[in-house]
Amino acid sequence: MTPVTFHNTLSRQNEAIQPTKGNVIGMYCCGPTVYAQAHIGNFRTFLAQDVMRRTIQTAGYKVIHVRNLTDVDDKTIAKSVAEAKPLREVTEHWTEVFHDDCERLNLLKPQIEPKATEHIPEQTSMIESLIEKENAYATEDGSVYFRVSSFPEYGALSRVKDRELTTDAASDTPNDSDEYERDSMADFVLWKSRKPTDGDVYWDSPWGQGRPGWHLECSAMSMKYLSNNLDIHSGGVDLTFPHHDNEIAQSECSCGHKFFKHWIHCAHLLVDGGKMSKSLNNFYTVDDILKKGYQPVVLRYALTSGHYRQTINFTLDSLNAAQSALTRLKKFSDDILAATSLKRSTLLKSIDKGKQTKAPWAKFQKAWDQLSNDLNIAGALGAIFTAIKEINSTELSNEEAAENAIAFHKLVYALGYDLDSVVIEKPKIEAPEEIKALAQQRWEAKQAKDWTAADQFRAQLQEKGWLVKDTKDSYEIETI
RNA sequence: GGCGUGGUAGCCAAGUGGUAAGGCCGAGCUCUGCAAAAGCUCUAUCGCGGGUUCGAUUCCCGCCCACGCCUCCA
Repeated sequence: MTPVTFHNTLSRQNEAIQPTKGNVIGMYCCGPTVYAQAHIGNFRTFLAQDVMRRTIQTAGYKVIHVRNLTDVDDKTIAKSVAEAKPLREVTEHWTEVFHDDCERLNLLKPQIEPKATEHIPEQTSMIESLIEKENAYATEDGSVYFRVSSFPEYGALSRVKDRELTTDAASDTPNDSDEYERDSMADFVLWKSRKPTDGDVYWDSPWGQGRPGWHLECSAMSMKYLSNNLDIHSGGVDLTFPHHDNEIAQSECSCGHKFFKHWIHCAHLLVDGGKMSKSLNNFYTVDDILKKGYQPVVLRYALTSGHYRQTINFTLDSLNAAQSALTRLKKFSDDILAATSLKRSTLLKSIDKGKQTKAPWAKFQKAWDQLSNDLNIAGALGAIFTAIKEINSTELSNEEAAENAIAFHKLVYALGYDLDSVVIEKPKIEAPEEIKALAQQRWEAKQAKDWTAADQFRAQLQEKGWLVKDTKDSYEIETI
């Protein structure tokens, strides 16, 4: 096992991960709310978490990856009401869509993917223990709130102190005052009493019918599945406050000990320099990008090539850059594998099974150092391309070639780039008869070594938007 | 107002107290009749003004600009 460090939002410092138990790292990721297709900003975070997991595994640890599905909340309920469909039908549909997107982007499946609606007892019992310890209180309408003042360390993660004094922004909004009978503005809801707008979505509880508050599910489910491995908890920056601070408060109060050690937050994705929004027409789903003709692996590259703690500015241009860069990686992979007796798929499989963790990094040492140091993907890619150039201009022994091939593919695995799916050729488009005829005439002129005529035909084709590429003993035509 | 991030070549983007990785694009070269592909080579003094220092893009102060969270948004 080699050290892997990540920035910890709690300490604001880079810290090496340290398994609580054995060589297993527990990793909890806040997952999607399944009420619509996730956008590429959501996937930016899930991809960063995926590379994180792959990197930890590549270093030699086992990872238990838990990522929840929020299948009950205001948005999911609103959607089911709007479509007059049962909540479950709505959430199952969008869960499927989410899984399809994950697969296309080559995300490893979490071993556990718990749903909020399937963990109601865990959540209510956590609330009961909080009430018992006087960290929470029920209101007359049957809701339950967490008493923030009962947890002095509240806000340690976001470092937002005295939230009550800074709720100007919040108090500007009506804030659904019927619902808020809390003692303090800072208190947050653990259990929401049933309201007419909830339709038939409710569960019975000691406080009457209702449903759990959003922050609670992650606490209950992470404690259930990772109680012995409270190592890493991560999500998008926007979750730092209040979601994660709330999770810490309710979890530590209920279980009486520290919650997760390492908190990792991924910065947002910007599109064309600003926030994604439907009105600006820069709101993309994975489908939207693929429909433009890009391979999923290209999207993956574009969404992961910047540092995860840095906002990425996504542009269609960045996809073109990604396509070219991936082509070079694939070319190198093909070349170096050809120089060995290794096959890409079997090699990647053995890496996935952890069989290559001790293999030397050879020329890719620096790339690994970058990747394992707070997941500096941009730095790692730089080092990879530098190493490639170096290897290309050196005579390697068979042994060295094999070593470097393995090292390179360990990085490819960690980054999750499916090089097999990188399409180097432009998609073939059937040419109109007129074009085919011109191309054929050019070919004949070329065969007759009538270069002048051949060039004229080439020029004509070019004017019409077609390019002729000569191959060994034939030719191809494609659009420019 | 509070908490926080960033301003590095045409675009994207690492990084360091000692004169700046890498990718894309572009240009040149090699190879091909031409073209394409591929390979090689080339392209910045790091937002502005001060300060500390033998020396700062990197540390400190001020300013300008952009952006995020503080609303059940990844």
